[in-house]
Amino acid sequence: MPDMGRPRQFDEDRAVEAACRVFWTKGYEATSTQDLCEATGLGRSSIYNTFKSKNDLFRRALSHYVDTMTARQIEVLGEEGPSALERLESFLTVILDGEMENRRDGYGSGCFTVNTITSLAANDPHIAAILEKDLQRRLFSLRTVVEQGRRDGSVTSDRPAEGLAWYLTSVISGMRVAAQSGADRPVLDQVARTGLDALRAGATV
Amino acid sequence: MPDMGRPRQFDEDRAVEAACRVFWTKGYEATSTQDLCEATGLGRSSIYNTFKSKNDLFRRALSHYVDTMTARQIEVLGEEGPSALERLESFLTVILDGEMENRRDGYGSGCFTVNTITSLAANDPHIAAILEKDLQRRLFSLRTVVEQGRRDGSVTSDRPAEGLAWYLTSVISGMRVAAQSGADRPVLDQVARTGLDALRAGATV
DNA sequence: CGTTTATTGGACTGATCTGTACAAAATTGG
DNA sequence: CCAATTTTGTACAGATCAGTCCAATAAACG
Repeated sequence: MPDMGRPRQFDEDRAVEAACRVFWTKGYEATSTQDLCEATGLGRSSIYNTFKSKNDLFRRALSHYVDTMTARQIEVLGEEGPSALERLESFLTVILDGEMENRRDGYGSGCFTVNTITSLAANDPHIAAILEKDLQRRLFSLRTVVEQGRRDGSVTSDRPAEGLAWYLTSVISGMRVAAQSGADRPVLDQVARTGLDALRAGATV
Repeated sequence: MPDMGRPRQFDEDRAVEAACRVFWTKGYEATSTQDLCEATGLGRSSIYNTFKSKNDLFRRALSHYVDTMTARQIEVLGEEGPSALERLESFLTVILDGEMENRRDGYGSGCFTVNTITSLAANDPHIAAILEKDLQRRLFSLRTVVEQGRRDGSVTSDRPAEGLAWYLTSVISGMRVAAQSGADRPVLDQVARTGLDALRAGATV
């Protein structure tokens, strides 16, 4: 007999999204259960009844973030028509657009993924696992595009595709850190374009 | 009449160093005053007598970190003999050596600077100021080396030196994030070498 | 040696933290 | 309408938080 008892007065996914925003801007430690209640509009009981703990809700929020963000970003890598390098350019543009949009409303909280890597990943295996899975997904997409670029001639660097994929993820993380350090859009565009130069360069060392 | 009253039983600089280690590995929010007492060996009174607050001690610790680390790293950029690009290569090697050494003892806490940028800089102007000053110092050194490389022929990219300096700081931050994501030394070496490829590439976009 | 000045340890404060207990409320199935 | 079942609001619990107070201690100066 399902559908028994008092029904929920809130949408679980919307609660996760609201929690995500708070964790994103304030960080895990600095976010109190009180903050989560206010952001989601739920009472303590509802939060602890729906999610086991603050840590559990954080994992839900982080998973939501990486899934939606990564999907949105790597989507452009699979487009038909442009060369692999052009798709990588679009990819970086999508990321920077998101970064600036995020900066516009509410002042920059940076990238939730990077923030979490640098503050929690070392001490929380569950969280590390979420991030690791997302990283592999991103690396796979990037490695695939690099290999395609090698075939269509837009990527001329002769470094291993795996290394170039790691390089690209590093450049992206680095741009996000630079963005939080105050780098404005023109600077970030320069960084992105310079980053792609390496894919056209011949490796000499 | 100076030198009055009971003398200190500890070295202030050593206390700052010990506090730095704790803040570095645990993060600001997760570090309690109790942790600081245990790490420094001081009592609460001594800490609050010497440093105004937890936040103040953190700023001292962060300043200590950026001063020593940045000095050590940019030192190699001023060496005589090798080309600018070779000095940049040494620079990246120094950074990666530090990263791996840090990983060996105590398990990787990443880079204290990057950790702080991604967790505190947006909400604490004092801390942001410390990081901003260090960033300018690094950017200046890198821009100088890039300009030297342009003259000695080791840097052939025709992108603006300022943009290349930002690019290099971004690559470094990105490598540190990658390191915390589990990238091992060979991968990080690949990223570093690929990063330098961009300085030899001609800009086409 | 006594006064002065500074440090030190430990107890203490009030606030805040995550998580729980429990009864009232709301809905379904019979 | 009456159980059964789930959610919800509120009060509460125990721990921990940053920071303060104060008496004991230890040195320098006269």
